[in-house]
Amino acid sequence: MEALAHPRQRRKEARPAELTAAALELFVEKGFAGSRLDDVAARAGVSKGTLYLYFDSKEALFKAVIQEGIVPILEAGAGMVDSFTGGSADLLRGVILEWWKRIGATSLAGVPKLMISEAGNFPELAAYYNDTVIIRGRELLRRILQRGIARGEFRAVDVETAIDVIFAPVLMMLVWRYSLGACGCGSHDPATYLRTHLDLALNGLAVAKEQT
Amino acid sequence: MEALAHPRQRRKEARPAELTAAALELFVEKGFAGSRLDDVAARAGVSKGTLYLYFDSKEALFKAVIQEGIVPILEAGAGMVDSFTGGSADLLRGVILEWWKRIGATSLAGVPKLMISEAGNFPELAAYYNDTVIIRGRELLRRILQRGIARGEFRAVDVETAIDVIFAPVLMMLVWRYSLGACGCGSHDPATYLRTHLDLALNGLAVAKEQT
Amino acid sequence: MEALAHPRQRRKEARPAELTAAALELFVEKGFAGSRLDDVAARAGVSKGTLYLYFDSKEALFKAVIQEGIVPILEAGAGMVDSFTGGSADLLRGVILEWWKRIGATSLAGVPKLMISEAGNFPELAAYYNDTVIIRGRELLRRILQRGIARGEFRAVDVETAIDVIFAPVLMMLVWRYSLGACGCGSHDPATYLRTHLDLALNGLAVAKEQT
Amino acid sequence: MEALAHPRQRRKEARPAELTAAALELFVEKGFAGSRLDDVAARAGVSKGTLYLYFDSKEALFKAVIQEGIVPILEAGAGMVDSFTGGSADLLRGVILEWWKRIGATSLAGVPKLMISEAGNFPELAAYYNDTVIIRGRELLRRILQRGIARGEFRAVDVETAIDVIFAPVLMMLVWRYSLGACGCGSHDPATYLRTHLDLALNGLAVAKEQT
DNA sequence: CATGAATGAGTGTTCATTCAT
DNA sequence: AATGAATGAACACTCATTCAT
Repeated sequence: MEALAHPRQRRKEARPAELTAAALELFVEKGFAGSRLDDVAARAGVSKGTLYLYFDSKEALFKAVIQEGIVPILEAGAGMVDSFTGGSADLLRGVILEWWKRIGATSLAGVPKLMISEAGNFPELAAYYNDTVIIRGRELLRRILQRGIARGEFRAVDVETAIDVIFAPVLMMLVWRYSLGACGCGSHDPATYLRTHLDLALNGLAVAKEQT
Repeated sequence: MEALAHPRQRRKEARPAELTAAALELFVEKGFAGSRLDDVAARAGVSKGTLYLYFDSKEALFKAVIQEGIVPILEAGAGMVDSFTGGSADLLRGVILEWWKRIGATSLAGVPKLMISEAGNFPELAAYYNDTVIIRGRELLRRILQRGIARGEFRAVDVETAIDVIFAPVLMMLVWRYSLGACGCGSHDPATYLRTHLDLALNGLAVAKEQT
Repeated sequence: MEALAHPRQRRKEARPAELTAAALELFVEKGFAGSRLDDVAARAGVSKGTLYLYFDSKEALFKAVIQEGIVPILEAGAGMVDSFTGGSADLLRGVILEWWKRIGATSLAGVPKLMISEAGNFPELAAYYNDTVIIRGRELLRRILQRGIARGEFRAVDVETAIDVIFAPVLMMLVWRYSLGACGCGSHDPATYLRTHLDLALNGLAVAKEQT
Repeated sequence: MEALAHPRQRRKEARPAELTAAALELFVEKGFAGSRLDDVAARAGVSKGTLYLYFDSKEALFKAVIQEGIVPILEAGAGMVDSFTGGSADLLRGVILEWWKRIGATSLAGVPKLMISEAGNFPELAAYYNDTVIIRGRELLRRILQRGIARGEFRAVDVETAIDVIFAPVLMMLVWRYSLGACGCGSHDPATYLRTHLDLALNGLAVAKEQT
């Protein structure tokens, strides 16, 4: 309603988001250094000068892209673990598949590869990403693993390490898709890949063997 | 003796390796686009012009870095599989630990992250890397998994997918170390990480449960 | 009025001509290879980067210089031949003197020597010059000679060859002026030179002797 | 004999000439700026360093090329005029055809174009060329024209100007061959071209008309 | 005498950033 | 707010020149 009443006003407020959206696309495609601000502006349908009305520099734009991309990522994980009542294997499977649905299959999918590529050049931003995304994500998995071990469903693996070992293949699939996978190197069907990974991981975690 | 008699000559032959070594360091540190040829040359103790005596372009230098660093290792790896006579679990463990010793624990450790970061901007290089490294690496793992399944040691998993699922945590540990891990985010002790991974993976692959 | 209202705009439109004018001067002075884009830009009162707003490369700038300078003149020349009604000797004299007024006596005078010097290094440009300048220029002279022969004013000379023979002295005067003539070697007063050339050439073409 | 007895010795003395010969070819082909010393050396079958044993710089090499190319040019013209007893038209024709045989049809043919292209960059050399080649060449033609006028065979044209007017087409044919002519622009058969030129010129000079 | 590895100043080109309109 | 013309620092690459062997 109001939107339609004040389209120009709405546009003005939406601008930054439109710009970061365009920038995200390009950064994911070509990396930070490889993306020209001309192209970012063109993709957003504005002039190059306009970018500088909203962001002080290319670096500031990059930070905004990441920070904006993080919010939805964060919202994904929570709640599910506390309220879950079934088996821990199902919980782990559910959380990973949910993460996939909310990140891997959306426009945010390129963020991890982007962050990995640029972390070295933006340490401060990397720290921020670590604090707000990675630590919380690890916490989620930690609780699942600890729950499974406590309930006698999982073997007593080294939890801190297992967190990353188990998440690595999921992450790597995304990273691959936006790097070598984009260049003709074969990459897998996500569903098959996730199924195979969960099969192996849950079998690996399982305390006793009776056909997972 | 001869060396002292022909120091110029000896230098000539050693130069390419000195240059690629310097380039590897810098590429890993700052990425391909972020590395200036002036700096590469300076690090190798020569002038910028000298680089062009040995490499046609910055990209050719990059290619040489990969070629010289990774290819020989893969070739060495293939032989191991052929001659191994023990259990497939030990073979898988052995190959991965060997890979770690020769790449993960050396100055080549930064290459995977480097390739992932730059693949998008250098498709030709990515294709080359795919042909000479990835395809051969997958072949190595494929043979191990098929061997294990054929010998009744491993479950009949989806081999093509399992290859990548199993290698992803190893790869990701390196990627991590050179990206977010370098920025204060906790990363793991490699020995523990590899042990945990192999424990989970081999347990996941194992056909029957009787102490892996 | 409008000019003052949109000085930026006016500049934008005038820029390419300002740049090609500066480039023409410099190319004629120092040759193509010897002219630095920095100097071209400086002479036009802009920065080097500005050149690239209007021309894709140094070579494209060269092409624009030729295109803008010579082509319009040739187009103007064609009309003259069509509408002329007097004797062919007067037509030939008129066309050559007109060519002199519009090229030989202007800043374009250096172009023939420039093209001759650079043709070898820029085959594409040479082909372009051939198509747009030389072929059309020859056509002009061809029509005049054929007209004179058809009307019984000129002897039946080998037209195709005579075209170049007759134009050579005119061209050579310019070439000379911008090469050895510029270094203290005596060169001629253009008026005397052209008069002598036309006297000789028209006398040479004349079919019967009765005071040319 | 001696040559065969001391091939190495002969080589040593012949070196500079071999180098300038190679340089002449390249300079004519690509101009001074466009020729790389690497290529000159390669064409002469020596290393780049060797060039500097004989010539202090690229510029010095160029000067040697021109000066060496001039000696044979100078030798071409002389004597003929003094001893000639026939008609002046035949003398002019003879001298020009002789020049063509000795220069236009030899490896020296590229020198005029080269000198024209580079005169601006080597004024001192241009002056030298003027003094030793051009002035003497003009003197030759001057004497022929004056002879013809004195003997009542040629009209009383402006001799100083006519010299250049008459030689221009001959020169231009060579210049053309090494510039635009090399790039697909049509150029003429020398024999036809010279015949047409001499026909026109001698007819233009002729004092009375009775079918040349 | 001859080599060719090494140099480093120089130049075409790109692109983030600025600012007058 | 928005534009886009202009800037200039930065960098890949070239090549004449040097010099240790």
